[in-house]
Amino acid sequence: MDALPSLRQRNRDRTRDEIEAAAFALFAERGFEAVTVEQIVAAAGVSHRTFYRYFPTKEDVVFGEHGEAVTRLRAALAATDPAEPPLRRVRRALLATQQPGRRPEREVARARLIDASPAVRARSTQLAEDFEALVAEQLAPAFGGGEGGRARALVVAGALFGALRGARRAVAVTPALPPERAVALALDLVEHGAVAVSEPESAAAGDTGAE
Amino acid sequence: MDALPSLRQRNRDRTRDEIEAAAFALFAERGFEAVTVEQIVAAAGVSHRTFYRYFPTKEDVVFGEHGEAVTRLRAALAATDPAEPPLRRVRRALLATQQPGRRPEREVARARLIDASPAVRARSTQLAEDFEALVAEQLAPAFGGGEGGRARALVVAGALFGALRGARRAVAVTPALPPERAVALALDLVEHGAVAVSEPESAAAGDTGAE
DNA sequence: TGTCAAGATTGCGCGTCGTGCCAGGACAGG
DNA sequence: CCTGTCCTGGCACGACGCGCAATCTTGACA
Repeated sequence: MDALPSLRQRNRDRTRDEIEAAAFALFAERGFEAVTVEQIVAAAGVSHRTFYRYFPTKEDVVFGEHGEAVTRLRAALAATDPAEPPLRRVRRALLATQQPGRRPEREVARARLIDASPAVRARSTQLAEDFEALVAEQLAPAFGGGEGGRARALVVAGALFGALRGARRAVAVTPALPPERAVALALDLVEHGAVAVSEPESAAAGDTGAE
Repeated sequence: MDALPSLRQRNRDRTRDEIEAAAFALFAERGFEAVTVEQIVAAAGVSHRTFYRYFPTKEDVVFGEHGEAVTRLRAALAATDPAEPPLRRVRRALLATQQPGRRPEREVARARLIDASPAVRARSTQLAEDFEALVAEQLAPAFGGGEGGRARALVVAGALFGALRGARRAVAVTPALPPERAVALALDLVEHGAVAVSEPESAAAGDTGAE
């Protein structure tokens, strides 16, 4: 599939990565808002115009290939067992896609940037709308289909990603909280309601243990 | 309290309202993105610079006095009965604050703009972070307090406002769905989990069967 | 009523983001 | 080697948002 990266493609990938690397380095030392696109391209050795050919906005350089991520989630959803309850399928697909992350240092830097910059955060939720739409589409038939099912699916998908945003925030504020625990909390909440997370360990522990 | 509007203040209010009115009119006929600040201020008869003294960004003209809204929610939360379950108190406070709306025509226009423009939507969720923080603060002790309670409260608050965003979207897509019904759906979901909204009318009865 | 400080409006200029356009250089295939 | 295609670079432009200083309006006090 990716057997022949075709020099041209390799150059593209290299340029893109150089821009990203330069940007992350600058963001790390000065913060997102204090870095201009001009400075990024100077550090990366490309032109102002080239930057925008690879990234639609300055914020987008923080998030890797978004289109690819959407495709991965779609594939992961399609690969789940139709016999399982729908929310469980969504949970599995989410865990499967966000799992690997081939560039751990950028992952944590990304989380830090999202937490620190409102603009980056705004773009993050904007991009998340695509995931939300995918999940809602997947969930609609499970809630009876038709207009009503679609409406309920939209609400559930919104709650799910809202809970995940809250979980990210919780991790940022609570160093002792492991990210997987926070994500599990968010998923449990949407499945079983606030009561499921109101008790510290009992119910939630059994639930996540089965996973 | 507001007995003496003090001519100066009245002038301020009038100017502000003229800008808002001009903006909403232009947005209605051309859409948010196609209208420039320059055109708004020309229609309102004020200068470019004055606009930004009233509204931090172009998006903010869509949302009335945000600071006031935050204050209202804070007051509404404080006014709820401490004996009631915490999420019920939050529900009451939310319903109480978003209820009146002294400018119905702008309310529906606002909803339309949020639905149509990604930038406005992004600003909307950005402003909602303030409400979210308020709710999380209120909820934290109910989830055990301390770091753990605060973390769980953040997740629940995130889910709540995510569900409300989903509800707004559902209303936009489903003309037959009354807004109050959608909001109730969102609140029920966060309280009782997805099972609570999986069946059209019945309350949360059997939890494993439907899933 | 006259004067004066505080507040409001305005114009000017600037930095930054993001885009359209077009010329020039690198790559793929004959 | 030649030719079409892709990529890059440079230029100019519109729009957003802010800092600053000058001007005008309001309110308070003598």
